[in-house]
Amino acid sequence: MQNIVSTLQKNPLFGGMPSPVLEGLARHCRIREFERLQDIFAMGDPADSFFIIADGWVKLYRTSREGEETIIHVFGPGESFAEAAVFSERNMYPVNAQAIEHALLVAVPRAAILHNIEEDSHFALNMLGTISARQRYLVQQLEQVTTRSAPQRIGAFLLRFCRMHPEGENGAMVASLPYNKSIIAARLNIQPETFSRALSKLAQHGVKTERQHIVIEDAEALEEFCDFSYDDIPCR
Amino acid sequence: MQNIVSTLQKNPLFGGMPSPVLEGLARHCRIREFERLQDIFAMGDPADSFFIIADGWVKLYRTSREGEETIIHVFGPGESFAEAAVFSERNMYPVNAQAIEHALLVAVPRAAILHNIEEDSHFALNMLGTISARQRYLVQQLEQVTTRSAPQRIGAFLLRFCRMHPEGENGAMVASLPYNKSIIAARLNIQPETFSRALSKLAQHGVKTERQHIVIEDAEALEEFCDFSYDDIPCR
DNA sequence: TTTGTCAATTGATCCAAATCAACCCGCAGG
DNA sequence: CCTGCGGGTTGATTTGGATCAATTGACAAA
Repeated sequence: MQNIVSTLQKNPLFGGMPSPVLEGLARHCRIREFERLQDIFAMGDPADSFFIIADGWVKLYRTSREGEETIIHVFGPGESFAEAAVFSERNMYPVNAQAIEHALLVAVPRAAILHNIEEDSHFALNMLGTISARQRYLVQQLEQVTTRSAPQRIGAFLLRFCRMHPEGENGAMVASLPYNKSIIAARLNIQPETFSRALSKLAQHGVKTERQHIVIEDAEALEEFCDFSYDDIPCR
Repeated sequence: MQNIVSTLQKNPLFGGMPSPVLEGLARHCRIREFERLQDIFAMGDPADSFFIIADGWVKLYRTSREGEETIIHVFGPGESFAEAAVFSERNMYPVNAQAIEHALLVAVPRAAILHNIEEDSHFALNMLGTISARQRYLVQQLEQVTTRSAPQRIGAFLLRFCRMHPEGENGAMVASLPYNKSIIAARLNIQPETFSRALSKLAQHGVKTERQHIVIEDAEALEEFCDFSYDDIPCR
């Protein structure tokens, strides 16, 4: 129970809310646990909750008629997903969700949200802001998929990832990837083979990778190469 | 003034609102007129309003450092755009907007919206629903860009366009394009040359085009070819 | 240690679309 | 009438990334 409150608090949606409100909200939430590769929901399922990640990693994806999989996004600890589904008139999830590593989620039911929105307009504004941020992220993704090369997109991804999950010593940026490279590849709409080759190319731009560990020796140079702008916004 | 109210009414955001509320809102709106190719706002401009299109056509786009242009979306009569910008903490437009044909817009200032959200939770929900719908559209775009071929994407676009702007005689679907083909091409992230070639291919699937006029002889067959699903959602 | 499995790499080939280039057509202005 | 121009089409060539195929490496179970 206290866990739920602290998870909610870590999410920007509920960041500024007073404790009593959060506790009220938490009473309506459920904790749900998923194994690696376990489905969380499927496209078309009735959507009565959205989720906040207490721990673990989750992918949203779609499959085309021929069975090809497009990864929309990968979410990590502290992030929320599928809020949008809760507000659609259709009340269905428009994508699939699966745990890519063992995951601990807090499910926030629609009813609780609706109640809060009615009570507190500040809450509604927060919600709108968060969803808008995600929308900007999607717009940017769309732009990058078409205008940037594979190595550039990977570079931009690594820069963003290092910013969000820093393991900074000093000077060089360092991070370790919590999931498979093939997941990253899919998330960037790149084939694993191309991904591998692109990584080697990036070595010339000061990106060293060893197993799960990545080191960016010269962030400036990489930003230059990737056409990475500071207003490239992480999703949240 | 009465014009503003009727424009607001045509937009799903304000569809169900009682007249007095709409009139109150309208008092804070301004009508703005733009010539063909005139800029509406640029990326980074302070965002204090979003827009509803009374008449005309508008494109949202981004430019990369090298000057390449990605069209995010093209909006037509009755549609609203840039709502999300109003809620970002940055208060800046994250994209550029330009009138691609003479356009008449209603500018809805942030303050008016905030006021309404505080007053009426139903309004907030509407807003959340609309933004969510647009988000689903973006997700779908992202999917299509990577998994579908150029002819398939064009076919899907035409089907959607005919649905939204029907000039239906009977049987065959008919529509006329209110703007350049190169705009459509850019919107689908396709080069004009490729677009042209793809259109000829579509002729084999029952799509005849002559100048600005398009005729879809067999919608079913085209849907099949495009992998077009009924829940492919127009943006609104 | 051996074996099986899965992720990652490397090589060879193929293809859709981009690019470069030329040309056509409808149309407005002189 | 010619001229210029922008939008559109068609042709030839290039290319980035996908695809197919084989190999390596890491790790866990037997």
